[in-house]
Amino acid sequence: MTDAQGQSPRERYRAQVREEIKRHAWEQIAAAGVPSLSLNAIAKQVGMSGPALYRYFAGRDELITALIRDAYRSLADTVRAASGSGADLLGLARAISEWARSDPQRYFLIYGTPVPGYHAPDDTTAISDEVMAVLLEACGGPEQATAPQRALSFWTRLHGVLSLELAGHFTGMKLDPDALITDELSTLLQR
Amino acid sequence: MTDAQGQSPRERYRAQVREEIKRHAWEQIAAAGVPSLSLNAIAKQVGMSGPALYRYFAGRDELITALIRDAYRSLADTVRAASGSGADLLGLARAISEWARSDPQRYFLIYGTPVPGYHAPDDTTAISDEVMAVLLEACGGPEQATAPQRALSFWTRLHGVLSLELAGHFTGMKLDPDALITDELSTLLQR
DNA sequence: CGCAACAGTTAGAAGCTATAACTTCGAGAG
DNA sequence: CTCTCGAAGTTATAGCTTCTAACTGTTGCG
Repeated sequence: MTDAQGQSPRERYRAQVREEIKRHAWEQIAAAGVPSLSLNAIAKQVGMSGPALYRYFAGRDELITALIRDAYRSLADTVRAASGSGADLLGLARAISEWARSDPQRYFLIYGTPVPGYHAPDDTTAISDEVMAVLLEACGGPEQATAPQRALSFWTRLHGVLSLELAGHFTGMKLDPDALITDELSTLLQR
Repeated sequence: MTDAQGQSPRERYRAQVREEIKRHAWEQIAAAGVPSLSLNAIAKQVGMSGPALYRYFAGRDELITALIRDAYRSLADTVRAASGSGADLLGLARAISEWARSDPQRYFLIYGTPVPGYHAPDDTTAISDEVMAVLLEACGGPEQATAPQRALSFWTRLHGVLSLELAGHFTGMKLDPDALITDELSTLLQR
């Protein structure tokens, strides 16, 4: 998942424990959302007691920030992989949808309710730009003047459907989310 | 804000205190989001100490549920008022946008990150249906066969732009959100 | 008027984040 | 190979949080 170059045994072990902590954190978030993520519970799960966890993350906020970073990274990799295998805009939409549906809380960690005070680190916004670059490329590349508008529209429309679906606002409406997405993007797809 | 019919003095006082509690709760939410909403802090602000607040709300969850209900009610009133003064779809979009921007956290309390376990009470979903009914009406009324699709598209596209804007995902892109909304809805407006 | 219901109090349990002080262990320098 | 220093873990504790229990005072209705 992370870089595993030449490291001292200590650094190696440290990276492993950090990954294990994040793994359990994701499980908790998927189960009950970010608010109920408990450092104490995680520590117990990895077999250490309480404050030991602070050797690996400075606090709750830093752990969550690391998770946000990983989420962005995962999304960027997914989008890049889809683009790499020759997917068009609809293919990208399907890839993103699948990624979001596989772990809704991970999607909402990026695109959900913002915390008023919080400001994402620069590197995460850089990864976000990476995603936008792929979208721009899929919209006809830089030579097409309307590409930015189309990419932006793609982004907002996909997010509109996806976030409402994942939040459960369509339950009881008996409609096919995938069909809704292709429908919403249909005007973008005919270039 | 709430019904103030013939009530006993006790009920009257009780309703006043409940409203004051909710007022302070909204202030806290607007300032730092739902996660940092503290019953203790609210109790101190209204001048009572701690557990007294449980006379008015069974717990944190019930208070938040009451806030969600009020948020839905406020949105429905806003939409209904706009519709009542002869606003078209674009007018409705502007009214909703203004409502959302006036208190982003209130918007996200309805349309933001869902809590995995939580299920909204039936009456809140009823208010949500009320909003959808107004949207349906504005989309040409029940006689128009495409009205449901158009209303759904209106909803998802507006939410797509609005939620990303309010979450700050457009910062540094120097684009006009209002123009973006009218642009996204342009295909819906020509009927 | 009397009394029951209600509003408020303090005390305390259980949980959380986070810090401080301490012990134990292991890896690299000499 | 040994010594030593730093990293990793521990317990104790402070200060929050939600929420329950038990108790006191007040108020308004029959």
